[in-house]
Amino acid sequence: MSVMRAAASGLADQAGHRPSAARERILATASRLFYSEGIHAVGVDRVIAESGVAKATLYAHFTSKEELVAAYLAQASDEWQQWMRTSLERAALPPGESVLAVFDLVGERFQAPGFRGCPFINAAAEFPGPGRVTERIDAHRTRVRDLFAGLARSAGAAGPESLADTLTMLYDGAMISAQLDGRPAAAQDAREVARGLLAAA
Amino acid sequence: MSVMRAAASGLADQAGHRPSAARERILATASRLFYSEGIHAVGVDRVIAESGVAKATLYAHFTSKEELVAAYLAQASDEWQQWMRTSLERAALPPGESVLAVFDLVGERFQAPGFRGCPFINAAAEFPGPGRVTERIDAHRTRVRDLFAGLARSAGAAGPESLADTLTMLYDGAMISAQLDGRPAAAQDAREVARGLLAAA
DNA sequence: ATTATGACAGACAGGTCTGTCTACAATCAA
DNA sequence: TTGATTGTAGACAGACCTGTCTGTCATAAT
Repeated sequence: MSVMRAAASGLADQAGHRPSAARERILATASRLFYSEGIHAVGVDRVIAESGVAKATLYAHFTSKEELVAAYLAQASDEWQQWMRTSLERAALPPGESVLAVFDLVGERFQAPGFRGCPFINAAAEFPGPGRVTERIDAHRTRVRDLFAGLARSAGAAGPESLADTLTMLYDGAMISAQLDGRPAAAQDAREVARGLLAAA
Repeated sequence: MSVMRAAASGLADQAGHRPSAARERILATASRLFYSEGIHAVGVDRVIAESGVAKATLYAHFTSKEELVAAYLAQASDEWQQWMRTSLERAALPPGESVLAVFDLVGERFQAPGFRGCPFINAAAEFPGPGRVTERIDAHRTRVRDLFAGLARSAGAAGPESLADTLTMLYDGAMISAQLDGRPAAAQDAREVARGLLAAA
């Protein structure tokens, strides 16, 4: 059975889906559209059309639109974590500097064309209730906070847990300012405030 | 003509609409639904039904749904400004304390039942492009920033303009944390950071 | 008394939404 | 060859979307 082969050879992704060109095209198209135009504003017909896939194929891979949205967020979170970790590792900075480097890294993204804020904050605005989407948002929030907590701990800061909350808050605030005010420099502002907090801790 | 009378007697609102029970019911219902469930998730039929109004009446007062959304945001911004100003005036604090009081005030809102973040941040997530909605968002952002800039200037802080940007960023970050992490204490965290910034300036 | 206004109820059009279904083609393994 | 898998194409259902329209009624100014 090919599923077993795929799993045995490590080709399945973490959710157990084996790689499929159609699935990846759907997810890539959905990610682009959901992020740039909003989720409720984009119908599945649009995703179908722009990914060149049959409707039945989409519903074979994702049981509902909400599931597709959850997959979009899961992928975005994975990519964020991958990018953050490898970037920080490659820089090989002392722990205190790594905290600040996070703000430099997101600052670059603020200037990228098509930047429209945080996918998770945006999704939260559209999906109030509990559900798959909210689960993915919560999971990502935990990842961000854990990243800061780990870096703060490595830096030997006093009260790394509470500091992580504050750093996450700065991170969010910078994102909002970059998105709503078109002010990518918010990343540097946040970085400066973070520097002060680290020095005090 | 009654419109002239209404205008002459000062009964017209700032957009030139004269007070109308139906209009107010529509706007109140739309505000409640848009804020709590998201904008694209609520159709005009729903607003009609729950405000007990005829569809023709809604479209007599608002040319389109987008216009209704813009009116919702305009009203939310007006109420925010009114509430902020009167609260700060009533407290009659020294300027430096007033800046911090802003965070105390929003902190109270974070705990209010039904709190679901900032209406403007949420709306921005759903309305990417330029348009009436984005205009109202920008206008409100300016109000928030101007409030901080004015208070910072009164407090005699160095670089009140740049400080206003940073304070707005903290304000946004606290709102996001309260909404997404269910952490109303973010207001106090932001307040503490703001206190440090003011002391340094 | 007449006219104007505002609001009511609700049908209607034309489109889009999500999700299901049937039928057919291509690939590949047994 | 045969059968399983995966994908494509597109019709279809039923609900909901925004926005328009007709017609009725109550109120109130002229």
